[in-house]
Formats: sequence, structure tokens, C-alpha cells
Amino acid sequence: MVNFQGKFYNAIDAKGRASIPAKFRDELERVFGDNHLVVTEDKSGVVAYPLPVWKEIVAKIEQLPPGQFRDDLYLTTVSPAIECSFDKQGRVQLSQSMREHAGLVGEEREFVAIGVAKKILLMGREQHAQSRAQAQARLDDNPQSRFDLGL
Amino acid sequence: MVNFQGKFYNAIDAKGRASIPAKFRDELERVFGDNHLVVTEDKSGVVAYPLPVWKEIVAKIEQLPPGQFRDDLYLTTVSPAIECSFDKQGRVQLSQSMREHAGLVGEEREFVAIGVAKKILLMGREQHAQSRAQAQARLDDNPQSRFDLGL
DNA sequence: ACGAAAGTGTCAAAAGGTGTCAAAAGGGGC
DNA sequence: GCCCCTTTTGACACCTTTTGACACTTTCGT
Repeated sequence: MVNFQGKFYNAIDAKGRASIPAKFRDELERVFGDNHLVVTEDKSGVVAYPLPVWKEIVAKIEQLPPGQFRDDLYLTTVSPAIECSFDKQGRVQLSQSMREHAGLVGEEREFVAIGVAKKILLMGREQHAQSRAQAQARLDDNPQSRFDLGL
Repeated sequence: MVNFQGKFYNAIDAKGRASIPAKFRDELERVFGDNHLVVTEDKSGVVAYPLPVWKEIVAKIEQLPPGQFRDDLYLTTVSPAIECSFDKQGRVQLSQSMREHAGLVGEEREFVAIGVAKKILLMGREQHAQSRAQAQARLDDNPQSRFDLGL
């Protein structure tokens, strides 16, 4: 099973291409023998799935009954998705809307790539720092549960 | 089958012509070898269908028994529809009523074009931000379902 | 019929995206 | 620490797409 892990700081070039860490490309190659990703929007930035994983997700969504939940998923997640592949240097082109969504506009050239099981999260460093701080704060409110896990 | 996807930020010119993303025009060309769209109003803005897709929809609506449901569809969706084609630069003219409906009046020159399977949604950026935020909020209330889909 | 407003067609400039190369930076083994 | 190989980044040329501009046509009200 595919399992991306690790956190990396990489950069986006002036034309909006994000260079994907070699570790992730290797994992993709290892499991799927492939170099395609589907990139879409996410609550806290941009997220990339291997194509086969994405197809499974969409298949499940399409089986949902028509209604608000389904529409919401389409609007936020399914519709913005774009399939893309790496160039020779291991970069993918991110559309303007994604860059904006991930906080990668203007002179912000650095982003964070985080492997989370079968998906890869991408977001601006600023945005990452914020999300991380919020997560940490929530955890701090709950020291017992954390302890119980052995952390 | 036709499948528009991706989200793009484009602009409307001073005369009300909306430039349609090349990706969508390519998809239309690929599937239908055609450059006609039917544009009509929609709950959250303006929506465009390839002509053959639209014809199918109308055919189904016409087979409905006369009554409120049918009348409602006509009033909201069928009647406002206009067939239009791209100019050499890939733009379509939107009537004043559509622009207004999609929140594209005054100095608002930028809009969002979203591919949703066989249709293309167009709406002002303001309007889009709002719809998206609402959808996201509803999804956040429901983390389990999202997880179950593999997202 | 005339003028104003809206819509069309077209051009050309600007912006954006792609492919590729080569330099710089980073990491691992010795 | 140093060298070598891999990865990442910056740069550039080229091509496509988008946008702004302007002239011309149509429509409509008076």
C-alpha cells in the first residue's frame, strides 16, 4: 500500500511549478510505476493523490445520493481537481486557483509538502505554521488523551 | 464522455464577454468537435452545457407531465437559456441578465469557471467565495462521512 | 432618421505555461 | 571533512492563452 511520509520544504518557481520531493516521487513509482498525480483543494491548502487512489474516491462519491453533501463535495473537492504529471525535474504545475488557495501567491516561493498516508499535503509555509500552531493548541488542551497514547 | 474539470479564474471584458478557459474549449472540441454552448441560469450563478447535453435535458423535461414542477423548471432554467459560440479569442457573450444573476456587474471583472462533470459553472469571485465557504462549513460539521470516502 | 447604448469582430500586447539546460544545494559514504 | 551523486532551483527560449483596445454594426427609443 502507498504510504507517503515526511515533511519537506521545497519551492515553487516563478511560473507556478512546485517541485515535489523525490521521496514522494519514488514512493509513487514504487507502488504504481507511474508519475501521475491528481491535485485538488483541501481545507488547509492543496492535496495530491495518486491517480488510482483518486479514482476510488470519486467512484465512492458518485454513489452518494444527489443532495447537499454530494454537491458540497463537488464544489470544494472534486471539481477543482486536476490531473498532472511531473516534468523532468520532478515538478508539477499548480493552477492559479490552487496556488491562491494554498497561500502561494506573490513572493512566497517556499511551501511545505507533507506525506499523510496515501495523500500529499501542500501549503505555503505561512499557512502551515498557522495550521500547525492551531493543532498544537488543541492538543495542549487535552494532555490526558495524549498521555494515554503513550506520547 | 465529456468531463470538464478544474477551476479557473478568468475575466469578463467591458462589453460582457467572458473568456472560457482553453481546457474547457479543448474538451468540448475533443468530445463534440464543436464550439457551441448553451448558457443558462442556475441556483448559484450561470451554467453552461454542451449543446447535445442540453438538448437531452430539454427532451426529458418536455416529457414531464404538465404541472408545477415542469413550469418551475421552465421558469428558472429552460427559458433563460441561450445558445452561444466562442469568438476567435475563446469568449462568449453573456446577456445582461445572466451577468447580473452570476454577480458580474459593475467593476467586477473577474469570475470563476468550474468544471463539474458535463457542465461548466460560472460565477463572480465574490459569489464563489461565499458558496465555497458555506459548503466547507457544512463539510466540517461532518468529518466522519468525509473520512469514509477516503479523503 | 439620429444618437446612444449594447454587441461583434479582430488585432496585438501581455501574461501565463512548458520544456530543457545547467548551476547550486544537499546528503551519504568513506 | 571531502567527494560524488542526487535533488532542487533558477534561467531562458518558445508557445499558448488571455486581455485590452478600437473600429464597426446593430438595436432601440425619441
